[in-house]
Amino acid sequence: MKHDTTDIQSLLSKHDIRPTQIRKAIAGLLFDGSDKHVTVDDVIEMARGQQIKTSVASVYNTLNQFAASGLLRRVSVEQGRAFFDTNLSAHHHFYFEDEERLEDIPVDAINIQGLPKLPKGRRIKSVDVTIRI
Amino acid sequence: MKHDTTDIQSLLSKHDIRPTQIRKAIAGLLFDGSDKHVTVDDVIEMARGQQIKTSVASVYNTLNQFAASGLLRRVSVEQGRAFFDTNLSAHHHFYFEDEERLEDIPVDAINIQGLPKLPKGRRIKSVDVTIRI
DNA sequence: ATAGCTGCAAATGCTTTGCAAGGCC
DNA sequence: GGCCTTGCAAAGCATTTGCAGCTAT
Repeated sequence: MKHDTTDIQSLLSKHDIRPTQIRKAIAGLLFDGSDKHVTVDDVIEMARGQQIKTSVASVYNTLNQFAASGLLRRVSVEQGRAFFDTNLSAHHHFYFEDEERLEDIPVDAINIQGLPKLPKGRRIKSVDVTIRI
Repeated sequence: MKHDTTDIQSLLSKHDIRPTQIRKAIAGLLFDGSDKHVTVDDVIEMARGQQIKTSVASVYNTLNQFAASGLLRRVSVEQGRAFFDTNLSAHHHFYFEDEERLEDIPVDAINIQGLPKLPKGRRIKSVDVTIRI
């Protein structure tokens, strides 16, 4: 599914994010219907390619807020740079170490059974499976 | 099992690591028989507590080499700092987000079935399951 | 109007590197 | 002796922060 300008606007509003120029522009780059795993540098490059003028700090601000609002998922596979995943449904990842690249694994491709019992008073925030290849 | 001084020395030799003072000292801190998840700062603090005089750079050098030689496993659960795991056998992790702390999950506590087929010409380097709580 | 956002530059935090002095075989 | 290691300080990255000016409602 592809988002048009109206969709982007309402997507942000729905998540209580003020639809400013930069946010709409970055959301437009990211939520085009295809699943992506982007770094901050990727977004800066994508923005440049589309003549979107912005700054490093604003890209960080925007991606961090999108992640905090549940519009993006932050993925930590290596120390150093962070990846942001536009696929919000449950799934897992291949990590291509030599290419420093992520690829989705459908959630039903792996069958996980019998999660261990949690420490007292804890609840699961996420279950991340990363297959390094 | 607890390593004595002789064990430490032969552990390093066995992995083709020259048993220098610093390396023996850090290995002694880490390989005492109990599984640990340490950051560089943890090791620096542990060393200070044992009157081991060293430097930040040497701790990095040492931990990096131990990891490269298969004496430690590097774990990436958050961008920024790296964790080094002394437990080399297959297992998974709880990550306590508020405490920034790892805890082992025995490998047989989780049953993973039906790994997806790999991209051509790839082999699995590791399967990491992290349960964030 | 005013609370919030943007972007620049400076600051931070973790990690690596350059290099002179010292240790290991 | 010669190569490797150590440790200091400086450099390197990714990310965050301070703040003055601008935007959205």
